[in-house]
Amino acid sequence: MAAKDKHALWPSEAAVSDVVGRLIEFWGFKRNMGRVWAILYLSPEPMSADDLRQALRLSSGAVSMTLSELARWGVVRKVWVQGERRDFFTAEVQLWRMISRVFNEREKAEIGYAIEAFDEALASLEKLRSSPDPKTRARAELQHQRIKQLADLARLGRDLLDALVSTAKLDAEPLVRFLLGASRSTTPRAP
Amino acid sequence: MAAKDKHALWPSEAAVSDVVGRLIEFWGFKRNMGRVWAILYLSPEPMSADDLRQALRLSSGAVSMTLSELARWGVVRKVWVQGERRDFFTAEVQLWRMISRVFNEREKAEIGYAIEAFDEALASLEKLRSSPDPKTRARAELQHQRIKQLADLARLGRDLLDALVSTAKLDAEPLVRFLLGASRSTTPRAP
DNA sequence: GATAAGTTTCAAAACAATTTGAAGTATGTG
DNA sequence: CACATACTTCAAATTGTTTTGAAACTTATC
Repeated sequence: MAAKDKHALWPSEAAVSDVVGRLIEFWGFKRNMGRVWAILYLSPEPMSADDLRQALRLSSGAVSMTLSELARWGVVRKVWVQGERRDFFTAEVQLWRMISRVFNEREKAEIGYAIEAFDEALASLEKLRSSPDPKTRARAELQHQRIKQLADLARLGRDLLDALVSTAKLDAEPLVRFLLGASRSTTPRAP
Repeated sequence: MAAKDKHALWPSEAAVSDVVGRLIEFWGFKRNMGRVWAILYLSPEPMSADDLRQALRLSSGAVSMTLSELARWGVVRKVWVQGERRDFFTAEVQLWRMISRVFNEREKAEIGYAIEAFDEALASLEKLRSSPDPKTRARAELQHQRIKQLADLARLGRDLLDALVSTAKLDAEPLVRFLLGASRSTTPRAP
């Protein structure tokens, strides 16, 4: 007979879960992941699957799947609540930790795969660079040069992610702010 | 009677267009945009819509739509070819220019919208922060604090994008490399 | 170990995005 | 101007993704 807290969402909760949902979807995750995370993030106490189901009007299946996906990303945690039988959940509140985890697992994998592919493409061009046919040779030369650009860019991206991630373990904000300061002296900007 | 160049794609072309397609899709665009751009990027001469249709086995409609979308993003350009009736296309080859354009138009819009929404949510909490009910007050306080975090993060992201974009007009690589150098001295990394 | 509360799974349904191809439009050519 | 070529549009079809809800499963409790 616990308080069957109908508690309609506050405007702030509705708005934030909506916006985070969109942002996260834009980012390549499912919208519900963002919505669920946001609700947990704004909740003073841990919430049960059923609380979430009511708050967001999702099916129980959807809640279950969303929560386990969020758990796999380490952005939501199961917590033990005193004398309660069902599971309760809380959101990771260290924003940078979350972000760096995603960067590290998802973006880096994607980039890594691309780098490999570019390198293989470069290798496959090697033979053609000394083709007898001058047309072929020229084409191979151009492609080599361009693919190299792509590969270099990909590596640059990887290094940037690495730098963020390795800092963000605690909190990257100071680093980023510092970088921005540094960049300003390199390239002046409008106010 | 122009050379009806059947020209099957080279392995390098196939591989790169595939990988760029995936990357771009991951990034939130349509896969074909990446594939088409990549083919153009690797082509020594401008290509016609029909060349692309053959190279990638797309329908004429798909090619047309993809090209116009790419053109809207400014990453593909129509070029005038001497004595040819149909349109020819080339890829933007300045990678940083492309990227900064996308950052500037797409990511910044998205972030801007989120920032607005967070700020509105904060405003809507103001009344509740002085509610007579202590429970309500505490909840409002917590949410205020958390949403502030989100808003700050969003602003940080926006500033970072700004810095990149305003530099990248020419070529951001030096800036990024510089930043990486700077970060290394702030936070030592494994080799 | 029977029951009940809670959770997970998964096939089917709903929904969303992309692609096709044929009809329509525009433009240059004889 | 009539024709042919190139390009665009768009409704329908295809393909892909997300959500549902009911059945299967787990686990705590009596």
